[in-house]
Amino acid sequence: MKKPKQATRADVARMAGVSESTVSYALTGVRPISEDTRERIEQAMQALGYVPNAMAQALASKKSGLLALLFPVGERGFGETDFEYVEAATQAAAEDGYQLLLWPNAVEDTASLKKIVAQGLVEGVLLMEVRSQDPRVDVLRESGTPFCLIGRTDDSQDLTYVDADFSQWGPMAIHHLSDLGHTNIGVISMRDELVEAGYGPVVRTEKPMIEVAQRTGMKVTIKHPKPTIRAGRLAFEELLAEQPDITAIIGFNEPAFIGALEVAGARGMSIPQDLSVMSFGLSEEAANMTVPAQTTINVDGPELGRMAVQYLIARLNGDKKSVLQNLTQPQFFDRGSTGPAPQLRG
Amino acid sequence: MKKPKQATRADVARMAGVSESTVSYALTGVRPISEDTRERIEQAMQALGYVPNAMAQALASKKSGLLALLFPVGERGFGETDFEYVEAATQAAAEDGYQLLLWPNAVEDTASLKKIVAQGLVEGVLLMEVRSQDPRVDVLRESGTPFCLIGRTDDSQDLTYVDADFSQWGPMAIHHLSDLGHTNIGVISMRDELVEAGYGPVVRTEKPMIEVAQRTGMKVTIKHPKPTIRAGRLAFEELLAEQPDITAIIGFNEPAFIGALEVAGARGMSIPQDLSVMSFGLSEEAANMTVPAQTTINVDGPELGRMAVQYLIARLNGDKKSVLQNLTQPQFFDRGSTGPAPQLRG
DNA sequence: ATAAGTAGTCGACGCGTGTCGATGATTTCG
DNA sequence: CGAAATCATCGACACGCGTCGACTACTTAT
Repeated sequence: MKKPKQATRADVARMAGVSESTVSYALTGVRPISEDTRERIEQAMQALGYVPNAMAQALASKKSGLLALLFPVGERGFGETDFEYVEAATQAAAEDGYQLLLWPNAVEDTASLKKIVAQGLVEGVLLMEVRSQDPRVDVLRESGTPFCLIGRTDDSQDLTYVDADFSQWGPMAIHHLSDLGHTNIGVISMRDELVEAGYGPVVRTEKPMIEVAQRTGMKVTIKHPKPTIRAGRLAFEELLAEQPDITAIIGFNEPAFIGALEVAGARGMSIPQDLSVMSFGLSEEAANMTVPAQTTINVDGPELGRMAVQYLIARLNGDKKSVLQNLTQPQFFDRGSTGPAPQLRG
Repeated sequence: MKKPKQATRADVARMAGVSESTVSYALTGVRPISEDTRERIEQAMQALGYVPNAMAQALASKKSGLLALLFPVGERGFGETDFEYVEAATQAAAEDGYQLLLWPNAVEDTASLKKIVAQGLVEGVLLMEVRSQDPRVDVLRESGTPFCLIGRTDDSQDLTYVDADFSQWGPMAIHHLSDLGHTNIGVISMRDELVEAGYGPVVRTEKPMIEVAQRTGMKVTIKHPKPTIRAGRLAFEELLAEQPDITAIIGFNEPAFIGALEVAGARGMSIPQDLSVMSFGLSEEAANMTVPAQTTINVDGPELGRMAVQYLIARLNGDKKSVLQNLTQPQFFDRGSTGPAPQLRG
């Protein structure tokens, strides 16, 4: 209804009896202003409810205070974990005076991406769900737009990125289970196709896990079922057939792992007495949803999001030289779904 | 590194041999342009990779193409369901040429809200997690900024909003269970404080549920435990003590309901043979996480998000007259966790 | 005492658009 | 056939702010 015309710099200047530029300098502090006039200006601003117009500021200064968060659409959909760091990123940005712009975009749609950066609306870009070979990276590179990856490409030595340090997950899990006396464990990992496609999280997790297992004389059998409950059941049954002495399993494939747990339940295996159970990358919410709650190894989502924003802002502020890359440490939550290996009990 | 200076309208005009305004009109179509010159202009734009500068456009036209999504911080945290409609809203906005700006904000922080709208960056605002008495609504009203609520205030006859039609949830559930022969059911609902505070989703769900139950001669006992597993256990145990003949329970409090299910499991009650189980407002992901998967009644999140954006954009386009309000229909997913009441089985 | 700053202020211009009024060149209509 | 409307285009200005150069009144160094 009402449109209380927003006061402008000119209004403030008039009321304070100074020139417009003086108002600007009072606001930015770029040039000194006498205590006297500064006070008059501030009173005027107060009285008029003056707030600088964001768009005019952006146009004149070339700084919009906006960051684009490119998130994939049509892919595997946003998980809870994903949103966890989006929320943290938003807040981190807000603390530095930036706002996050959600931009849904297919990875292949480089045309829209070009348009986005050409528009000059956003100062920098955050990229989610980065692929080993990501066409968006090239576009951003050419355009000269500062950006930060959440994830990594194969060739990212000179890029700014944050990623989970998957290389620690496997060893961490192995050591935990090893300490409990387990020597033969199974893994319900992600589907085959992802492994073959070189999907970072799987590859970077499994390789060090296998190496550590060998060094510690542990038997590890990995299955790669599709992400369905049904596939998970079959996978676990196969696992039990191949390795009847398995005393612990690790999940890295939510739906499939649920199937595995169902089978365990059906066979009367109680957790953690007969079978130790833990998962990779399961959110707290999801981990508490299963009965019993699951011990997990996770990325610290909020930390990841925060870092990504901070790195990007550092780039915006002209930090062109230093390498900004971070692998965030895993979080280990013991929720009691793992226990001593059966043969050691009693 | 490289800063391929973005071409401006002036560059295009020069290359095409026309005036700047002609370029503008060729772009907007506000005034007629001859086929001949239009072609020259388009070639020039193509050659220069011209894209209009978003900030300059915004300044001149007073239309930024940006919508703010205010989401609460420090409250009960973003659930998965919440994000479901954020994603849908983002896409719906993108389809109409708008972008969504994530703005974290405490409900009480009206000062920042005032600043946000005064800045003139965003054309409209979406409000999440609306309270019965929401101070933000007053701020937006006074400022004259178009906005749309996701949820409702007590006094929202003349407001633009979308909300889940909670009034249907209870009756829907009652009928479903009634058809299966249940006559005595329990509900693990949200915590007491929320009920007392008049939190919409609880109040609007419970009242019609109770009414329908009375009409159909059904016994319904509602508990309001805190959102913890422990509280949920106690609540269900109380429920069983008070009403030993309960044959079905409904959950509307995720953590607590997990506790209830644990108790059921511990007592050897199998689902759905001994006990029928279903939940309100549980996401598909969460519903499939429990064993067995749960039958649910939900809001259609994506639909909700889409509607909210569409309503807001309708307001922006000058639709001041019509009432834009929508209660989105619930979705019923039968995942087999409910079955015939025990006494009726053969 | 004179040169060389420094604090404090003003006016003018630029950022890249949208848009209004004016001007010829055509076309339409009575 | 002259008046009125339409087409196609140009120039000028506004949007609200950042910032540079210039100018005055002092202060400090030499």
